This record gives sequence, C-alpha cells and structure tokens, in this order.
Amino acid sequence: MEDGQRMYSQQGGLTNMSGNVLPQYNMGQDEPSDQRKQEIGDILQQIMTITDQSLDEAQARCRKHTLNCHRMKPALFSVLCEIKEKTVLSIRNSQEEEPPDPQLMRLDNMLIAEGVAGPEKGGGSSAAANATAAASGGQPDSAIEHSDYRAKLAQIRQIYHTELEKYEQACNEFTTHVVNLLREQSRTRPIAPKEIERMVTIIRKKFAAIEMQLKQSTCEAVMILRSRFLDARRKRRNFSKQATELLNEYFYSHLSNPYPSEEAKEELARKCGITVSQVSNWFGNKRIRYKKNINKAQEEANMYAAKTAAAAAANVGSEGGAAGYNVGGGQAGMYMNLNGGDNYQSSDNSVGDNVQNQVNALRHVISQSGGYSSDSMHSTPASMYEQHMNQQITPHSRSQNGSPHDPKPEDSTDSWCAGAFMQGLDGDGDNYDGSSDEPGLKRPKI
DNA sequence: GGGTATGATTCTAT
DNA sequence: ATAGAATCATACCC
Repeated sequence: MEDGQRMYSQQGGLTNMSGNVLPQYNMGQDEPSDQRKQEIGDILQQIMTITDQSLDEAQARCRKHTLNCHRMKPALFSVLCEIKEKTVLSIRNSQEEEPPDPQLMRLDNMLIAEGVAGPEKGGGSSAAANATAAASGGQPDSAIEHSDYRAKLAQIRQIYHTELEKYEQACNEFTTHVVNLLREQSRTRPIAPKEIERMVTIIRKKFAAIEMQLKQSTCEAVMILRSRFLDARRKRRNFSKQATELLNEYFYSHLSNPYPSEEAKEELARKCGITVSQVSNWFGNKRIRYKKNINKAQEEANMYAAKTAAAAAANVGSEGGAAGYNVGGGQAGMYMNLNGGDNYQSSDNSVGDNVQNQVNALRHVISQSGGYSSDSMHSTPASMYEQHMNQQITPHSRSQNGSPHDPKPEDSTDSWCAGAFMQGLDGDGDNYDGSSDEPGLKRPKI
C-alpha cells in the first residue's frame, strides 16, 4: 500500500465510495466497541453494495482504488474470504466427484458407433454401410441408396461438429469473461480463487447440459435416418424376375430336397445378385408356401419342369452337353441351364453327367405329360408323386453342412413336405376343404 | 383402394 | 445353428 497516504481525506477521515467522509478508524484509541462495530459494518456494507452502484468508469476506478487503499481492507478481506471459502467448500464438497452420466455415455457411444462423433470412418458408419448393403441385397440401386445415406450421415456429422464447436467456443468465451469479471471484482470483494474455479465448473456443467441435448438430437436424427434408409422391410424390393426364375429353377429341380448347401446358396446369391441370407430367406419362404399351397405350387413346378425339359432338349440338339443340369452334386454349378450362354455351369461337369441330367429332365417331363392338360393345374396325385419319385432318382446330397435339420438322402422321399403331399392326396382333389384339421397348415389366401 | 405376392423378421422347436 | 411357422410390412397388380 505504497500510496496509503492518499486514502485519507483532508479532514483525516476515510472517503467512502460516494465521496462521503467516513469516520476515522482509530485502532489505538479507547472508543466504545459498539461504535467500532458500527464503523466496520458501514465499511462492509459499502463493499457489498459497490457492485450494485452504477458508476461511470472513471468514478468506479477512483472509488475502487480508494477502497483498496484502505488500511483495514486486507484484514477485512481475508476474514471475509475465509468465511466465504468455508461456505464454498461445503457446497463444493457436496457437488464434486459425481459419477459420469450413463445417459451421456450411451449417447457418446452411439455417436461414435454411428461415425458421427470420433474419427471419420470412411464417410460414415461402416456398420451402417454393411447394413445398407445387406438390406438392399446388392441390387443396382443399393449403391445410390448407400451413397445417399452416407451423404445424409455426413451432413448430420457436420452439423453436429459445427454446433459442438460453437458451444465450446461460447463456453470458453463465457468462462473467460466470468473469470475476468470475478478476478476484477476480487479486488473489491472477497472472491477466493477456489470460488472462481467453482464458478467455472458450474458454467461448464451448464454447457455440458446443452451439449447433451445436442447429442440427443443428433442421435435421434441418426436413428430416423437409419430407419428410413436401412429398414429392410421399408425398402423391400422384389427380386428381379431373372433372380426369381433362377431360384425357382433350383427349387423345383431339387424339389425332393430343396435345401441348398452353403456353396449352392453362395452360387445362387452370386448369380441372383442377392445375399446368401436372402437366398436362405427365399428358400425358407418358398418351402413353407409350397407346402401351404401345393396346388398352385404344383402348377409352377410343372411349368419349370417343362422349361427344364425344353432347355435340355435344345441343348442336346445343339451343344451336346455344354449346359449343366447337375442334379447329383449339391454343389455350386448344379443348376439348370435355361439361359443359353449365361448359365450356371460347373467347370467340372462332364459331358456324360450333362447327358444324364438332360435325360432325367426329359423323364420328368414325360412323367408329367400324362396329366399335363388344361386342367392339370390340379395335377393328379399320381403324377405329382411320380415327379417326386423322379427327383428321387437323382437325389443330391446336401449333408455337407451337417445341419441337424438336413433331410437324409435315403429318406428324402419328400419327407420335407410329406404332410403337404398327404394333404394333396386326400382324395377329393381339394387340399383346403375349409375344415382342415391339419395342424400348422392354414387355408391359404387365394 | 383393396387384395395378393413377397421379402424379411421373430419366435419356437429340434 | 437351422428350419418351420407365423407375422409384418411393403410392393405390385387389378
């Protein structure tokens, strides 16, 4: 307090912030204690009200300076700081060491997983990309949808980061402002450094709450985006006609055992431009629907058998075995050839095998020819069964998987749909008489 | 717009 | 893990 002399007025008293002369505080004199208390109370009152006063800068500076130079200021200040610190510490102790908010952790994890937060993952979420690919089944429009999804995700990511940056900047600016203000005020009122720290913590918490709202909104946006783009049901597309043809051809040419091996599924998936799981779904649906609607399915089976025979006959005449109808393998390449050069063709098919396959196909058609008339849509039980017996002549093995549900070749006499065939053989030609008590077999919607 | 077809999902049984 | 069965949700066709 090098200029301490100036704090005294010419009358020997202390000038208060309003320019009034305060009573001189005489430490060494025997003044009544009540009077001293009164004086201290006045000073404190002035310290407390100083920030409430609207003063112009010059005035404020002058009065602050005057107050700072008061000889009692350090003593009073330390006492007040001590009292405040005790209060602050008690508050702080009750607020610190909070565990991390689990909700915030969930949001953070999700944003990272979705590729919105954290490092860029190739323009978006790879998981989402995979899901998109699976959902769209590799169809031609999948790439468009995928890029569209990624673009929208990138948009969300950018908005998120821009907003986050803004919040952080605002938080820092506000914190700095408050800290400066408090530091400035600490010269005239008792503000301990710890109190400033506490204030910073409070401000950061407030901004963290805003950040959490941003994260929540971003998560919601991502979820909506995902549901729009990746919900397979929403984006269901029928397979291409060619793909359906290929699947049906395989199904009806392996009617005795329509359980393609993994290799066959992969080959079908590749040829049809769909995923293996889609092939599995298709066969699952096909089997169950075939059983449920055996009449219509039989019509379809006849159609495919005829096509097979026609193709086989054409191939016998032209290529003499270049086409594959390898019903004996259960491996990739055992599919019927109906597409000229663009067919399923196993490189290890022998000419002999193909001839045999074509003979089988022809036998199949011949077996159908007996009842294949205009009303053969309801094939005779005999022809139906014969078809399956013909299939059984060349059963293909599908036991490579070792699946517990693999029908055994030796008992493959339509065991997979024996119930349905029994229903088809109920004598009146009507599989669905409206009073079917066959468990698990419902009247189809026709 | 309504009925049907169809791909996907879910649940259960094995 | 896989298949069967039921169901959902959408596409497609009239």
